[in-house]
Amino acid sequence: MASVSSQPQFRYTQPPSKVLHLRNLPWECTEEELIELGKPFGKVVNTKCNVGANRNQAFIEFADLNQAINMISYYASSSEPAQVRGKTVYLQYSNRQEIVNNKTTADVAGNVLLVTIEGNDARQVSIDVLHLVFSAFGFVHKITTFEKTAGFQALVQFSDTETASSAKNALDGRSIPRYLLPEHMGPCTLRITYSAHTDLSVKFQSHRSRDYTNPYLPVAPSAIDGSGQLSLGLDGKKLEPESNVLLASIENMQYAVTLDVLQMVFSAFGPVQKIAMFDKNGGLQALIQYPDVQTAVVAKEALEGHCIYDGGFCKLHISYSRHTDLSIKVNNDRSRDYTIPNTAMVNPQPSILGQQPAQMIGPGAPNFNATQYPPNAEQAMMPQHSGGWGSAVPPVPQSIPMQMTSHPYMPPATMPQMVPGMMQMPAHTSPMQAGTRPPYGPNSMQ
DNA sequence: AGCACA
Repeated sequence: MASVSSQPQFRYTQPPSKVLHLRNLPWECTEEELIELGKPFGKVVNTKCNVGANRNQAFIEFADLNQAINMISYYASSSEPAQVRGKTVYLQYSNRQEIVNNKTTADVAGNVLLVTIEGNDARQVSIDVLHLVFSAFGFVHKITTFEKTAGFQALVQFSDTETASSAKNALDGRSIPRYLLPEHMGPCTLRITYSAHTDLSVKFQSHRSRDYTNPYLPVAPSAIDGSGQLSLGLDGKKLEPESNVLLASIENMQYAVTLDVLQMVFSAFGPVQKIAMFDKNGGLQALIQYPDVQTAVVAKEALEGHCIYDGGFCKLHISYSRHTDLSIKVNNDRSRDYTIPNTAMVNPQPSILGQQPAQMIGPGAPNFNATQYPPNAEQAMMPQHSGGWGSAVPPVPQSIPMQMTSHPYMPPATMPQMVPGMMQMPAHTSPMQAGTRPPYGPNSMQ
């Protein structure tokens, strides 16, 4: 009795419908082409293209059944088959009576992309990484991120539909390059559709939303840390004044970070005058004082986002302090004034490394007291450049996350220099793009 | 070349 539903769908004779099913369409047949095809026979009230696994099928819905019959009848007896772009198109009545209006915003191209980040660690993808990835295709105006039932999502606004389309075509279904993500993170795949938005409303610069067209937008209170420091980077537009004193906060502090470790790490860029460590919001922070702003700038640029220990442990986040001269009242295991050697004797040998450049101490350095440190402390970050390298490195916008956590330190030659290149100069204008473009680069889309 | 899952 239920034989109707079990019949093959391609019966020789289909019951008439004002919806026609089309197949063998050319690639990416447009709605306009379908309307052109059906227009001589009646009023096309709806279409749906890119149907089926091969996206080469479509539906045309006429206002009236007779119009659909007109079209089928005409081509049934015509010597010329129905064609789109010279390709023969096969028509029949659809087995449905109307097109379900599936024409959501996802089908309409626009300048704003809706990006869903898939993966167990999707939430850890920073807005800076997203900015970096999408900047390869053109200037990114704004980004907002949010969590919905669909997961972690972002809206990415480009200036025009063409740029957004090239980004969508290149990135949809692809994963964020591994080198942009901390090692411990699993793959993060991007699913991209068009958004109905044309201009996002970004009220604050924050870790959730950015307006790259307006550096003077107020910074959200949430983006200012407990010390009143701006922890937010704004794509090269510095909102926090540079200072000779750095505020370092240490994230994922699996291992103890001692005063000596900090002194060692920060001394690589110049003499460290004073260090003060303190607990803040359940984490460890430290103020590190250099004699001059330039040294601090270099140290900050080099160390921001890096981990002291391999495996993503003790990740440094560095901002400029408003202090210019720390007041160290007592030398102990939490604070020290290295400029007053006579009184810096709470620990007679405050640092094995002393004031020597850190690169003098390599892996397996004989004097390295490994017992105080995790087993892989030999691999502790050893910046190999002292203060001078700042001029040799292109200025890096603050928002660039150097999430090279799998490598406590990588010399510049092995660093993905494309990262700053992409940031500052979108790939289509960047002289640095040769050989440094990501595999999904926009070149093949133009 | 044979019916849409948002």
